[in-house]
Amino acid sequence: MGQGDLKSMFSNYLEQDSVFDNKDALNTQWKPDNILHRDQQIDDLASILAPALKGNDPSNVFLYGSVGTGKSLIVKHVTEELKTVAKNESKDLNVLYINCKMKNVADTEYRMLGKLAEQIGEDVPSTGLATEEIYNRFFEALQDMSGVVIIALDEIDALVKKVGDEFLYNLTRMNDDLDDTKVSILGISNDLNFTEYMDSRVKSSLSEEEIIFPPYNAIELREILKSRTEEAFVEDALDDGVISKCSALAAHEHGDARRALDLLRVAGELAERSDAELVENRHVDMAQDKIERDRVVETVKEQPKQSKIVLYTVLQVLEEEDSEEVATGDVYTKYKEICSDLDISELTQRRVSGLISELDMLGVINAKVISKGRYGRTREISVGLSDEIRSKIENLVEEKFYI
DNA sequence: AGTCCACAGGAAGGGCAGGCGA
DNA sequence: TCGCCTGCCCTTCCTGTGGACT
Repeated sequence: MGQGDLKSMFSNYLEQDSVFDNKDALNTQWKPDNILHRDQQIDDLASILAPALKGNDPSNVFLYGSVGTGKSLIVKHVTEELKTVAKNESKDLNVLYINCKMKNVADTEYRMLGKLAEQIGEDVPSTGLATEEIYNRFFEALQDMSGVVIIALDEIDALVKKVGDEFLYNLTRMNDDLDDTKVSILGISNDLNFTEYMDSRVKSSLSEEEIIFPPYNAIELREILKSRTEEAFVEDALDDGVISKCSALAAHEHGDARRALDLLRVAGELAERSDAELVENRHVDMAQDKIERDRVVETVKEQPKQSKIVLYTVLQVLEEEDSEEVATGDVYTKYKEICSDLDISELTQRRVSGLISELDMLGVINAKVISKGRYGRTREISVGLSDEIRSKIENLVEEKFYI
């Protein structure tokens, strides 16, 4: 592209009529004025937390619901309102919010406690101290405060599955040792059966109250999208049926409102990029593809090098044998070959098996444990990715390792 | 009914990088 | 500087198992 072209591209971009009015309204972080179809949950949570305004510690609460059912949104909404009222009444009220799934931020006990301590003004080094020490510092910082502290732990199921539930026990016990501060825990979980993983002591003290967030159905999703659309798009930017299509697709994915909003946003972006004046159904289809593609490619990019090589090996074996699925053993044989070709140190079968299982959990490949009787038990590994994604992944790995 | 394959996957722990506090 | 910490990736050793085969 010549430099003149670049200039005209930019000015074209500026002159171009956008289908968007305020794109932020389609962002999951964006807080609408009116939250639809969650009145019950808002009321429940508000009445559970209300005692905080009188300086009493609210019951611990547990919020359940799959992704995109509005849990985080409502926690933020209710606690913000609560803080505003508390401030007007000059009551001491603090809310700490942590997402336990954020990689390298709060995905271990140490990091989570560190993040919590940081939110109440205690500086904690990112590593180096004993977990016990971080706990003490956090405790002392709490001790120095007064009033009620609500600790919201988002995606708490992920952390408990990883490090166990001991830290929750410690957190729930803190109230016994604190003088002026009252702590209340608000757990948010994507996994409805999550309590089964927990010790019964923790279970009973933590889920004094429970609020369930059912998935949105297609009709509810449509209304949610409609109200956001009014804010996000210019008038008449959407073709008939676009909203219904997004809602239907997302309703299929466990009533995930986040997915619905993403679909609509990406469809809008694609329409805009192709100079279309109208967002049409075909843009939604394209958006669906693009979201999946981006997710997989991004996930793969983040993987450590050995994991990438294993994935690459799986793709190679499938291609060579021209079959739909492979067994772990075949992958491992080929893997060793590739490693020696590339002069990369090879891992044990145990580890490769573990990496395959991780890739499965990330949704990059499908691995099903099957028994072939006399011929042993193994995983049947298949890849349900389009050719486009496959070649993208292959390029990614080949570039990196000069294959 | 028993055997045995080809792994799955749990448990424990090693080695290293990055970092702290004294 | 030293001793100690966590987190990550990995190995070693191990027990478990569905079902075709004998």
